[in-house]
Amino acid sequence: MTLNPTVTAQAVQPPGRDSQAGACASCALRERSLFGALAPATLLRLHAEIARPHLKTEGRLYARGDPGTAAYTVRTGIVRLQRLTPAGERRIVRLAGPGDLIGLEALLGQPYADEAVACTAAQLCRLPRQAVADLLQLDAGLAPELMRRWQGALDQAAVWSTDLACGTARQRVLKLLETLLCLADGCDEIWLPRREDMGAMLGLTVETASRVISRLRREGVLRPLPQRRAQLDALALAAALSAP
Amino acid sequence: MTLNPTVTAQAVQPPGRDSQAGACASCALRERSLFGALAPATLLRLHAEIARPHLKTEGRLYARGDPGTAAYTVRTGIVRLQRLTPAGERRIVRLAGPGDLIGLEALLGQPYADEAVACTAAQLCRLPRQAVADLLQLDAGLAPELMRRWQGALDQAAVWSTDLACGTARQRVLKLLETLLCLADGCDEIWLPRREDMGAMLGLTVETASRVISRLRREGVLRPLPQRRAQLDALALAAALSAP
DNA sequence: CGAGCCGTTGAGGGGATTCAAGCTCAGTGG
DNA sequence: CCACTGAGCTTGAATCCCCTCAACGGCTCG
Repeated sequence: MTLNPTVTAQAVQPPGRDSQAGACASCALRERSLFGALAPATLLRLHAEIARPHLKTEGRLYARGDPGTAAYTVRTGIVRLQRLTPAGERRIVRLAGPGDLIGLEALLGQPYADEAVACTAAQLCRLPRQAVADLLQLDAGLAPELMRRWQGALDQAAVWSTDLACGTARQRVLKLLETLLCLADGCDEIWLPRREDMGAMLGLTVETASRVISRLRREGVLRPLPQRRAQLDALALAAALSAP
Repeated sequence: MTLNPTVTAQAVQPPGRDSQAGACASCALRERSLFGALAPATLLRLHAEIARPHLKTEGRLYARGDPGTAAYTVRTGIVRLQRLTPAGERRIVRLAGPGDLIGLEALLGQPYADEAVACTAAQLCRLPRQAVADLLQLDAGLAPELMRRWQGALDQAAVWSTDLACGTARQRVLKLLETLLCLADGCDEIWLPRREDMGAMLGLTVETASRVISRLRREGVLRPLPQRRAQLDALALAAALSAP
């Protein structure tokens, strides 16, 4: 089974106008970003090397096994990391939202461990391996920050397996909605995955995911909107989560 | 629910005779260990600071939330990392065997994210946060090696969730046995977890784990031995894994 | 010897899967 | 314009796997 076969080529674009316009120093994400702690001078130097590719919905950033040339910071949108189970089924291992760093293994010269695909339209920062290696020499503060990112991903993986892989289908879907609400900063409108994607995240079948979502819709927890979006009733969600 | 409530105090022992006798340079694990790439001189310096605590079966190394004072290398035995699900159930997130590094978050000054408990008797190397920090200044080769460890743990977490969290109870148990066979280097004798631990690893109940193991015993895949050990028929295991 | 833990096995019920059919909706081309 | 198509979502019915509840035996240990 091949996944998103032909999108890779157009996915990564050369740095455009906007990458010149806004420096990393003024990036809205700077506080949450990898380089938030760097000195302004090094930031400027870095900025020249950073491309800011865009991804369309379902566009693939890289495939598992691709030579790892760069890590990426997600600036906007949601990117999923997925791989195949031994049985040949797709399994989504992680969701990355704004501020998250993906493809860290590339910084070690390793091939990508997962396939990265955009769930929504997404804007990224591309951090070439060599540029990061150079920065590591210049600024001693970067290495610990990088390690913190690794630890964060590790911790998120543990939470994923304790929260989203346990309990009934209803509980898992509710937990997922909670997660998606965190990824959609601000309002109560979230990205609502395709049922098949929900299944791949939660270890459920398409039909089960559909049944649960339909029931939540009837209960008023959820209101599907066009374009794979949905409006969440945060209170009803919390109530459903606390109820057995 | 409290887990292994009172074992912590005796778990970590001061460096004993054997920590003086064998230097890190002659450690059997050196190739696989964190410091394998270090220069002999730095190794000597490091060695003075490293304690080598022992853990008895079911002895706790640290609890979730404890201030992270040191990371640990597992020299012998198997250590499990577990945490509680939101529903209050225990979930085993990872197994660490010889050569594995656990408690990495301590190196960042963070509290431990999981509870670490010995599945079998275990020997460890204790790597104090400060000692590692000092070494990071001295040897530039250590930082990437450390990052590789983080990446390895992350990758293992992904494999765990794709391999051990999918499929029928039988398939999951078989995958677990395969994993345990890798952790028991050499012979065909493995550590066979308590049924409740199997459940906590695979997301199954005690009874289901027991039923599956009993059937595998009747089929000749497995032969339980005293002291929570078992003899595996590697061929039969492989056959059972490849069969649907 | 009783208490407690662990493993095993059985019976019953429930939740998820499987198989199947029908639905909406967007895109296509006659 | 509209049938045609295919992808995705929904729903139903039957099945199956796992969970729950329960009972029992082996074993260690106080």
